Amino acid sequence: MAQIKYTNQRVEILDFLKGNTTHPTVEQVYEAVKKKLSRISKATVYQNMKFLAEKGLIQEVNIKGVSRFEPNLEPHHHLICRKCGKIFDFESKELTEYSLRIAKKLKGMTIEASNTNFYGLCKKCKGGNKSFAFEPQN
Amino acid sequence: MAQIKYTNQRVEILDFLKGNTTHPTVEQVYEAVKKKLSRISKATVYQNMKFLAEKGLIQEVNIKGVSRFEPNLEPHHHLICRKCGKIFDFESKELTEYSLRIAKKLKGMTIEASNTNFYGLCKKCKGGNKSFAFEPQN
DNA sequence: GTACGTGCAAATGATTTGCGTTAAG
DNA sequence: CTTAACGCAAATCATTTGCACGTAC
Repeated sequence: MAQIKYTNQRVEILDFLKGNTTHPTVEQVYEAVKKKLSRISKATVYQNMKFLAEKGLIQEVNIKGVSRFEPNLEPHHHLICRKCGKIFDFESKELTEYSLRIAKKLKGMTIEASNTNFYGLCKKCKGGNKSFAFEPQN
Repeated sequence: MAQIKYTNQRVEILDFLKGNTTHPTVEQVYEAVKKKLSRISKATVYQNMKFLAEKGLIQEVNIKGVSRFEPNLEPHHHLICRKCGKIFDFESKELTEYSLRIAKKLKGMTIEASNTNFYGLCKKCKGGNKSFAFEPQN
């Protein structure tokens, strides 16, 4: 059960995602993996991202209607600009542990992971007020 | 500034969303509002959902590539099935307050809201093991 | 009165699907 | 071997856009 067939395509996708913190889209994963497996199809990448996310090997984050993925390694949190949709990682073991402690109290649930999203306006979208906003990158 | 023009369309959309905890899609909002304003266009609903979310009057949650919306009232958290994408609300003032306290420590950011997503498998997707999963609804 | 919002239809972009072929276990 | 995965092209679905007309302030 829970068998996973490690095809070349899946191995390369996981390899590319490993340690990657840029939240790549399917398009970006496709472009990267194509360098190793030139004949890979974009549909295969789509199918595998979905498959791997369902298996819990990677995490899906949806930003402004586009799926992005990250390896399911160290738990972390996101700062998301509600206007431009830029996303920034930040770590807080404190918060992660606190959340999981709360999750344990929830009856009848299988919780595998948690993450907290913080919403606001990034520096660029906020406009003038420099001292209170976070900065979008890339 | 930050003027919001309260057109009939926007009023009806906000009215439908008020107190609604079902995380409706644009399609669902459109169907509901059409009962009041039969001539409303789906494009108008799309435009307004985007507009209202940017203004911070509603919150967008993206699940499995589809945008869903909820009124931006009481802060709460989500339980999301990584397989079927079903989403369940749950409240924890404790967690919300804790998160916001952490957010205050972050320099140079304007944080307006936060929410924590818990990921796992719901009862249906987990299959046999009844005692450990949460139940999808709707 | 004027800028902004609306409705419609067409365009776009992301994601999925059908199907004959290929490869993992 | 046999079933699941692949590659490709076509299909689908969510969301956006251009434009002429209407309306909130």
